[in-house]
Amino acid sequence: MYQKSKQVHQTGLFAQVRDGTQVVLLSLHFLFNPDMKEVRVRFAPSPTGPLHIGGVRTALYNYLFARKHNGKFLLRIEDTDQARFVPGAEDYIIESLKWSGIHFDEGVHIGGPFAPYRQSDRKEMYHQYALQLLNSGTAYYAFDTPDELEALRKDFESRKETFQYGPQTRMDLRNALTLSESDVEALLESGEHYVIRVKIPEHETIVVHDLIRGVVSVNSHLLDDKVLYKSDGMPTYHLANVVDDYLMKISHVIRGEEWLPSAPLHVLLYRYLGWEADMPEFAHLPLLLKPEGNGKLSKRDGDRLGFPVFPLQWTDPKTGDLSSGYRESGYLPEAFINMLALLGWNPGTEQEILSMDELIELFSIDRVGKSGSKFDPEKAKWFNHYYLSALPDEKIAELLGKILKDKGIDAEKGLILSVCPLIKDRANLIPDLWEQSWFFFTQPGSYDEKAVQKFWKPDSPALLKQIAGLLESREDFTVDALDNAIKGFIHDNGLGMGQVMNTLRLVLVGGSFGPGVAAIISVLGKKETLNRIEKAIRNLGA
RNA sequence: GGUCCGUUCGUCUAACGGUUAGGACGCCAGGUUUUCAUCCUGGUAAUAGGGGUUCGAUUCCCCUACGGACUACCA
Repeated sequence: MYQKSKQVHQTGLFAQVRDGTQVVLLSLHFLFNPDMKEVRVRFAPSPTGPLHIGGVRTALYNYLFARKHNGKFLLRIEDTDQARFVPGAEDYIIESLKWSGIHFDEGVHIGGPFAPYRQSDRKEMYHQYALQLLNSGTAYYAFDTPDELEALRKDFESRKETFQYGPQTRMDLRNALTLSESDVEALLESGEHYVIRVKIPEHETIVVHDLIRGVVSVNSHLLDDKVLYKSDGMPTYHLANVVDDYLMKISHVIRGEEWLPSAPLHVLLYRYLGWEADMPEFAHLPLLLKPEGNGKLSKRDGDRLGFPVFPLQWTDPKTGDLSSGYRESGYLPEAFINMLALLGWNPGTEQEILSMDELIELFSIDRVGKSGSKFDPEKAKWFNHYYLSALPDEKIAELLGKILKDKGIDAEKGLILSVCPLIKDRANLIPDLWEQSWFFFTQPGSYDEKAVQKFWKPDSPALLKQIAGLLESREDFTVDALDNAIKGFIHDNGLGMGQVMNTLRLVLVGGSFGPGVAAIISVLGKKETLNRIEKAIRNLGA
């Protein structure tokens, strides 16, 4: 019955798109549908550590979707697990997204009409909904201790079975379903630890509509009686998530695929709470996978494979371990975002370079792929190279200027600016700017052995003296003029182009690398060039 | 193990029943060049396997294989 198409998802219409005409009609319906809810989406990380790039991508897709539909995007912190709380993680998440250019309309850091946006600050709100479920008989108290359950699991495992707290087992356990009413009351009053579990129906097909995967249905007897309310007085993710999404009027839940298996439970909770009519639409994003081997991308992959998995550098507060970040490694946020956006989504054209504005304009959930993407560090570098070389010289100068400052080098702005056009095509990451230009700011301390062997000949000093004389008498130090002068000299004296240029290059930069010789001389200027020639003759000798 | 989700060049992906299966990264070759890069041109390389449905399947269905996620009083 159900036809997977964007129009169906967005309008709730059941229709089959067969030709262009119908697509247009449906689109018009979409535009003028008065029942269309305001788009409100959220990014809801838990502060258990640094956000990795998969998380950033989830936030990005939410952001793009919100902007595209003139909706709202909010940041909610899901910190219902006190044991896993990591100090600094929340700030890290906020700073990471800010650096990435992903901005919120509401959230824990900026407030908003549905504040508070941190679940630990909303603790009291969840209890009443747990009670509501209790009263309607769709949830029940359970008194089994963690140890008892652990023992049961082990026991089942030894028989090669899996223990599930659910329809098959709950009547054998210590809960409000098996205990008498007075016993339950007594236990509650005695302060006995308890949890509240959802009472999963025995045989019911639960259907989840997913914007990316279509219809996903599962039989409820495979679900278990998940804990909704923990003995520490905190809700679990499942309850808190559903309650908050409802209260915050979330229209679309766009989250990682790891949530797909529990989506039926969430649908059930919306139903039991009487909110099914306002249930958000779901879109479960495919995961980001390791570049090599199998499995989803994890923290350790980055350092093992030599690329960052985090947007920003992170120091573990407990172990002191440092994990590298895209920002500190020298990526531009625009390149980082462009690269991430294309991991699991594409605009349907062959355009690959996309600004945030273009991404917003072009983004659409139904162009999100179904399968996981292996992350490719090489392509990330390529994106950065592209963005770096497209930057105006003034921007490059700012980046290089900062590096110089950090190194304690006090260079004139004019010098920095004249270096930029020579190096920006040669860098992949920001630190490469220095690798490609250091010799403009400091004299080579040594000469590359291979280059010396190849280009330093007995007659080199004499040759260089001649060139020095030539330069000494010149006023015009523009690149073209220098180029003509040197080439003329080579030609007039019947010399080899490579031999002369490379020798010159050797004495100027200390090896076989760098931009054109004339360009180097032009930037260094007469005094410094002559100085380096003299120094080389002195050091390398005859 | 069970459940769910997935499977097009090495990688990211396009092709919504009819294409010489397209693009990008990488790699290789050639060109430009005074070096190293950049850049330009070209090349390499894919529909997991098997059954259906159909005049025709990358595309729809089934099975197998493989991969992934989930299976906590974690999110």
